[in-house]
Amino acid sequence: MYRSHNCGELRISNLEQEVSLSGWVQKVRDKGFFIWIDLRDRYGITQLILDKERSSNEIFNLGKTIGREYVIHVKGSVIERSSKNPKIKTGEIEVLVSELVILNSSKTPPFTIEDQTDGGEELRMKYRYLDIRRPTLKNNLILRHKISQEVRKYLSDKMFLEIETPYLIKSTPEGARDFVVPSRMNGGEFYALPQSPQTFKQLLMVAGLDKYFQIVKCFRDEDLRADRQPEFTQIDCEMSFVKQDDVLNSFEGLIKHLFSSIKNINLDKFPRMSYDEAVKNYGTDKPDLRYEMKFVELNDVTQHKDFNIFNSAELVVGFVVKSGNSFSRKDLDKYTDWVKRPQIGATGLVYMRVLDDGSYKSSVDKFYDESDLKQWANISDAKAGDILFILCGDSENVRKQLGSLRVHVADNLNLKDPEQFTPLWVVDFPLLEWDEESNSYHAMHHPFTSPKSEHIELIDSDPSAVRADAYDLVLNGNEIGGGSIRIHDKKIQQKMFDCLGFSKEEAEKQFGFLMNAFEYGAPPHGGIAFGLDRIVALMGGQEIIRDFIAFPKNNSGRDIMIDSPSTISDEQMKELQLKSTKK
RNA sequence: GGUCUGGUAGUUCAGUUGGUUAGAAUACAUGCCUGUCACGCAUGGGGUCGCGGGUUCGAGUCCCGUCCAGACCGCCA
Repeated sequence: MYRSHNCGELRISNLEQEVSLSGWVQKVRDKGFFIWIDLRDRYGITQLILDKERSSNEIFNLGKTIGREYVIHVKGSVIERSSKNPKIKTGEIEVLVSELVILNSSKTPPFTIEDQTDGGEELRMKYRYLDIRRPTLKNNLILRHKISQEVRKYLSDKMFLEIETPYLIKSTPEGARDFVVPSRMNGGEFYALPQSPQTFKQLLMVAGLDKYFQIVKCFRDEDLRADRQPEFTQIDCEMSFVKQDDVLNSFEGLIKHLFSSIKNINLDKFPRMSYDEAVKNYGTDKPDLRYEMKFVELNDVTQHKDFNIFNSAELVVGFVVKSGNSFSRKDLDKYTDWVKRPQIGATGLVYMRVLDDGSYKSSVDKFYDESDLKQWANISDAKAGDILFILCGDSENVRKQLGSLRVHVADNLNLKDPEQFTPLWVVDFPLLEWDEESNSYHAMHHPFTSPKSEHIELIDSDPSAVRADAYDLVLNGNEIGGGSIRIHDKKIQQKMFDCLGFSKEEAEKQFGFLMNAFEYGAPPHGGIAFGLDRIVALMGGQEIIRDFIAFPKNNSGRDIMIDSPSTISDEQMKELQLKSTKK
């Protein structure tokens, strides 16, 4: 028997018991007369003690040979510590070792296995199994487990069935790039890994299963970000006989349940905001509502004053930073440089300080007098001590730029409290968006999204005005879920494909199976998919999802622990009928 | 595809205007230590300054190229 207890279990109530423990050596403190060993496993740390008086020479000397991360097994008796450690749960007791077996030695690990590790990102990735021994990573994975369990519990109770869908499916041109898998049995042909189980869950609705969910891996061959991995996990859901409100209410319930059961936080009813409103007021379709800085449009009060930059701009827009007058000249220069970086692309930043005495000072005093600035202050509700930041340009770009600046300012001012959770439904997304490159319309969500019934006529006359029954759930400025009511009518689906520039033949070839299914009694249906990685990360107080995934990929899509992707042998290539591009 | 930042001891980092033998902390090793728990004290070993080229009397430091890592833009239906 390797252990009678785990390393987080023993208490003062276990005094004088003979126990056996196994685990990893966190630390050896050799005091000469005493040797203390912190023994660690998933459950905690228990202090072992050897000393010259009570331990045999043999065991004492063996104890001296033990290093960090050795795996050992001990037997001994639980004794009370004469100096206790209130910081750990087992801190009142220690185990006086009577038997000691080294089950496995360990090289000295390349970084410390502690919360505040000295290891850098890359090193920790390479030795991921050591990184996961750290409490931080371990707890992240435990949190993920709990969330998954609660999702399953909640949705099962609501009659959702968890059903698996295939990973080897068909490549489609819409959307993200597919990861593809060559088929040996069908030479020259490829499977694609799913970007989402979208069509399958819709078919399950046609099949009459009514409510489906799946915690499922999805794959997208696009560049990575802190919150984006090439393979990621979705909580994928679909329901029949629902309208948008039904879906929103159902899954608001799920998210509330997660927060109450796991974090003991009771969230209020989630506010809803239209896409147009979000973009107009915050310059993004995923506004972070933990802080204000709502946009104010200033065209009416900035024109015809010889300031040609504003006069010639389609939109002059700004936001107020409370107490922003404390920004130094240097701070403002930094913000100006920041918005001028090519990633943002603004030409400059105009500001207006409201001084403590209520007077105004702006970077454009040459063109605007006190009464102009007073108007700006009135319209933007800037008070003494505040600062108003203003950008101008064409509407779409300038809103985006100002939206980025808003987030950047919030970052600098520490307005993003990771323990504050501000969810938001963004609704009424456009059905289509114009793509300059291909000179055609693209589905903003995906081509199965239902236009709002009152907008169906507009599809032919004014496609960009059509709004869809599509929605995102935004949490603290992160998109954590998105979905829509689907088209269940073959004619409308056909119309969508027409609009997206699919020929009848292409549509038939790509999605014929779905359209055929729609001819056999498809119920009205809709659903949503949540990014599990993002939800877990946010609930863990982070925005970087990597530390909430056991074995993630790095910035360039590589797993540096197993060193993938990698080349395959010529034999494999031949078998798959692939030609080598190696020189 | 692009922009920016970084790469120096096992690890995390410092390294001034280009100038003597490249430092600190930590980790590691050895010794001492009868209550440690970030133990303490002493001693010691440890470097292809990412790689290649260039400028120079002289390069960790400047220039060019390249590789790697991270953040971001494009991209992510």
